[in-house]
Amino acid sequence: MQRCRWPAGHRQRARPPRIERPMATTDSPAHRPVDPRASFPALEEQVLARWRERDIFAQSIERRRGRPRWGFFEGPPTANGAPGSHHVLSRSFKDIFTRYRAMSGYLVERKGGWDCHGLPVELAVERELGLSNKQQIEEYGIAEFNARCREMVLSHIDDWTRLTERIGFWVDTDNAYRTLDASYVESVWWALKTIHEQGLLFEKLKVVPYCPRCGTALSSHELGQPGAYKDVVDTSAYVILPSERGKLVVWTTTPWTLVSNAAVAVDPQLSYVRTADGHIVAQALAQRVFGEQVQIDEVFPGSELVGLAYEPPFDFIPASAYGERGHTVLGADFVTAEDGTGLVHTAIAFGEDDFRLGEENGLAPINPVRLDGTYDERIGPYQGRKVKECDADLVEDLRSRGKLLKAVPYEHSYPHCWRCDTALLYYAKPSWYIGTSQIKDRLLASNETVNWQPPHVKHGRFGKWLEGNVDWALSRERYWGTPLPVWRCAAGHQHVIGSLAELEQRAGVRLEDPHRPFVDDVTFSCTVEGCGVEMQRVPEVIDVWFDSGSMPFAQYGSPQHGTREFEEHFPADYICEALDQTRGWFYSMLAVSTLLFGQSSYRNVICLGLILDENGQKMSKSRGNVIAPWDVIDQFGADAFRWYLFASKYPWDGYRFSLEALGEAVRQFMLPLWNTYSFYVLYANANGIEAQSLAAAGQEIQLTELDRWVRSRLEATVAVVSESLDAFDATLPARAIAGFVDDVSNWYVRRSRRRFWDGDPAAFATLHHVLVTLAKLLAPFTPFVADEIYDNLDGSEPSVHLCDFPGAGAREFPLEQAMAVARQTVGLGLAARAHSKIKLRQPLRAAIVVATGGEREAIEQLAEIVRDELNVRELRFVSEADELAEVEVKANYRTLGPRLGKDMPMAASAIAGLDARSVAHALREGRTVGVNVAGVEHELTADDLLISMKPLEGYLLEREGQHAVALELEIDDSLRAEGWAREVVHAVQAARREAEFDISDRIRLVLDGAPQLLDAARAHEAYLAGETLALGVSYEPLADAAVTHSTMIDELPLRIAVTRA
RNA sequence: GGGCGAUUAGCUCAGUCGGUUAGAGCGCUUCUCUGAUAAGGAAGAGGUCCCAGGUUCGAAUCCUGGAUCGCCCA
Repeated sequence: MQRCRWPAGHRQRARPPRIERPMATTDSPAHRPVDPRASFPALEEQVLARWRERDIFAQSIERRRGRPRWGFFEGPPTANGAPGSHHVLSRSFKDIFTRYRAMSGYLVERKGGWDCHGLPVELAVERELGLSNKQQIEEYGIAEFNARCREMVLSHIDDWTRLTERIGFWVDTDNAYRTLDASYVESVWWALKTIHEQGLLFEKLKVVPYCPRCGTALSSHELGQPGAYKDVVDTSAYVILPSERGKLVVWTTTPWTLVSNAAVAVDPQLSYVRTADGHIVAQALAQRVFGEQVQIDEVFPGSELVGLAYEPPFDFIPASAYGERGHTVLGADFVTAEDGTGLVHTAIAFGEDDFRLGEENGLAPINPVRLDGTYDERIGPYQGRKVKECDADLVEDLRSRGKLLKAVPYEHSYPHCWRCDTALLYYAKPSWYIGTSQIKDRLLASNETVNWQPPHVKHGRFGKWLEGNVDWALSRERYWGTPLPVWRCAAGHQHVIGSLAELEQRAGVRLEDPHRPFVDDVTFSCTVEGCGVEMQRVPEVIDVWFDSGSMPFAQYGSPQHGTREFEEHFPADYICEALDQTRGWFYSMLAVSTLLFGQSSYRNVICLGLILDENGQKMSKSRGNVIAPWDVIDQFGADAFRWYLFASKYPWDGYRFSLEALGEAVRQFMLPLWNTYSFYVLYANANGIEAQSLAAAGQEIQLTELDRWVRSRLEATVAVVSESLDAFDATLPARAIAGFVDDVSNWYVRRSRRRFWDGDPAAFATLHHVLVTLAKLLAPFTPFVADEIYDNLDGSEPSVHLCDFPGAGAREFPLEQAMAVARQTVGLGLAARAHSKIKLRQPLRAAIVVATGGEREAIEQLAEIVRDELNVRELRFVSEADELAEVEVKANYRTLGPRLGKDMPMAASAIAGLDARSVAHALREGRTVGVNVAGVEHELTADDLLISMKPLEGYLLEREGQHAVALELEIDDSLRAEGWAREVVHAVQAARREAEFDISDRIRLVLDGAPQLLDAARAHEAYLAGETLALGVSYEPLADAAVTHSTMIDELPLRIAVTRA
């Protein structure tokens, strides 16, 4: 086959990539032609079609049947909104490790899942229906409302599955679990019954953050939602409470709770004072409250105040209602002198500390606030008003009665309902709890078994959260959720139902849909012997986090169904979500499994950071800085998106995300990779090289050092990639691959071009092997382009994703080392050339390399490459370097520092004062060097000293560390002629380009101009003709009209005429 | 107020066990090379390694305190 040569700029253009396999006839090329300017998004769509057609994902699982499992659990997204770029982040990281493990020989089933319940869904439906409170929902009808919720939550599943497929996240969405399914709910019931049987499910009165608009308490997880805490300005009041001992001054930031003031808390250990005008506050705060001029009458410990009765701020509720100690001073451990007055207003129903103090002192938790957030009839004039809106009036009321010392605006961060933005009330009400605080030690023990990425989360954020564990507030007084399966009779007996079958057995009703309102209608007679009163379900549904935390068993409906599947898949080897799940899913997964099975449900977890915009701002609709995933995918493709996420940085600290950053990922990595691949295909096709013939030729091929080098580098890359992915690190291997692709593209291929033109089988076999192995390495990272390359170059499996992940083979360390030295030498030589201002096209007689020992051998071994890169005829070596450079000797701090300690600076200067040349000489002969430091003689070996070179004045030499390259700049006639010949070739190629000849056109060439140039051309005519595809070259005067191209070379004119032969 | 993390070139990020002159990519300037490339190579400019103490012969790295940013909690 004719060798394929053409001048620059005449590449074959834009043939769209075809996905259909060509028929394997002898006439058709071995590989589909590759468009060097392929559109990645379009290519990916074609690869996706191929995956669908060949059912690759299913095959990738089926082929591993019988192999050890590697388990992955999908944290279910709530599909009631469109997925964003941060979901691409988590789904890319979920995918890469599962794909890798599947290729590594494990059975990696990946069941998808959807989180369906919860307040966000209800709120979206409320908005849609124009409802704004629970009463309206109940009037509308719970059955219809929940039916709307069911539609709403399923409405975006298509968006999700489409994006999931498009970004190459292989997860089984066809058999995804849904938390709304009856079998799922039933599993959750089983879990709750089991927890109940352990005595850890109970109802208790507790102060909870309560949303009066939604009519429900919020869990601590919900308080952790973004935007829950907001800085607000409230009125803080210093209130005077007269007593026999003086006027107690209490401070509160929630004046609306003063109506049910029950007691005042003090620290018995703390010092308090009475001022000249009879106010009592903590000593440490007196000046802050009253100013620096305050006069103190008396100082006494807080314990003296304990038991003191005082006049309450309001008399709506009498002291007796609270009990014996109502409206008295109590000692407490939570009082500080940090802010306020050191006397703490206590309203039992409206604060956690208050409530606990009330319990300790036998005070009744009187709560005059209704569930809708308004005062009840006990608070006469304020009855029916929303409590927070009464702050100002209450303060005025106090002022008018002389009970207000002062009121000042107070800015603090206050929790709000994460969905409806209403300020929450801390409010005592009965709720259902799981007693997780009782199993704290077991939670901590479970956490010890988990490998966290990044590691600091384990004992940092997550570990600390577990140590401060409080009981899980489970119940929600809402509609669209897993119903709490607790039935109760009028006598107060309780029964927890653990399955639909049990319910059917008790009540004789088979529920198809276990949701409200249907489940509310099911009653049965009390299970307690001798009671027999009708039992009714309590009205609450449960926290959605319990749903998702139950997924390890509930996704299979275990234990009612699918128990075997559950046991096979539990626990997961790997889960991955964003950092905001520490107190969400990461916790619920750990807590539910520890409660039920005494262990964590996951062994390894990656905790991802947030995606910020390019300015480090959080992406949000209101800021208008959201980058939608489809914009990225349509412009750059999913591979580029994934590559950016894996390679640009470690994922846990978050991303500064922009389209420009994506473009860089494409330019830096995707294009060089693609170009290398398209280069291979172009020349393999042109030379009729096929994979089969390469394989057949296998043993006979004579590999060059460059071939062996790139293969060794490949093995090094394979090793790094598999070790890192085993350790849940995607970033390091991505960077290793990028470095390798750069080596292949910009060193191996560049250095080997001639061999590819000439059809050298060793070069083709090597690049083929490199590209196919690279495709396998890249399969978990960029699954589309990897599969395209594999399919076109190898294709012995239907997809690269069905291949085994490459295992690391033998490396040639000395050769890698030698090449590194040679490349460094080339770099130095090119720098010297740049300084010399002599163009690279001009050959020089020699480069003089300063190197000794192994380095010299390395460069000699690869001298051909170095000579060619530097365009010099000869490489000469100087080991002494004396005529080129001055040697310098320096102390090696790393070896000497530990030995010499504080004498190190003296030693360093003593060493610098040695005669460098003789030291270098001695070390070369293997002798040691003595040096006297502070009167002590030290013997220094070659390891203790660093020899480097300093260029002498007047030499053109580049150096780095221990070697250097100098150029012989004198250009004789022969060199000059060769340089000119190369310039002429360059000019003729330009002429061909201007004449718009086809790349393979043969030409006749006429040259005219300076005799020196023409002589040079004649002297190198065979070279000139070969390079430019000239069948004949003549030298004659050219008329202006005949000239194709004219130029000046070293200020000498050259005129060129080219015609098709 | 507490916890966790971050802070290195104009930008995005590396920086191993504490060790000589702190690196890469992008961007900028200049030069160069281009029979795959949107590329490659060389040079230049660009640094208070957030600040202040401390430990050490030696600190971007370890310790203490502080600042700023982010997240989480209260």
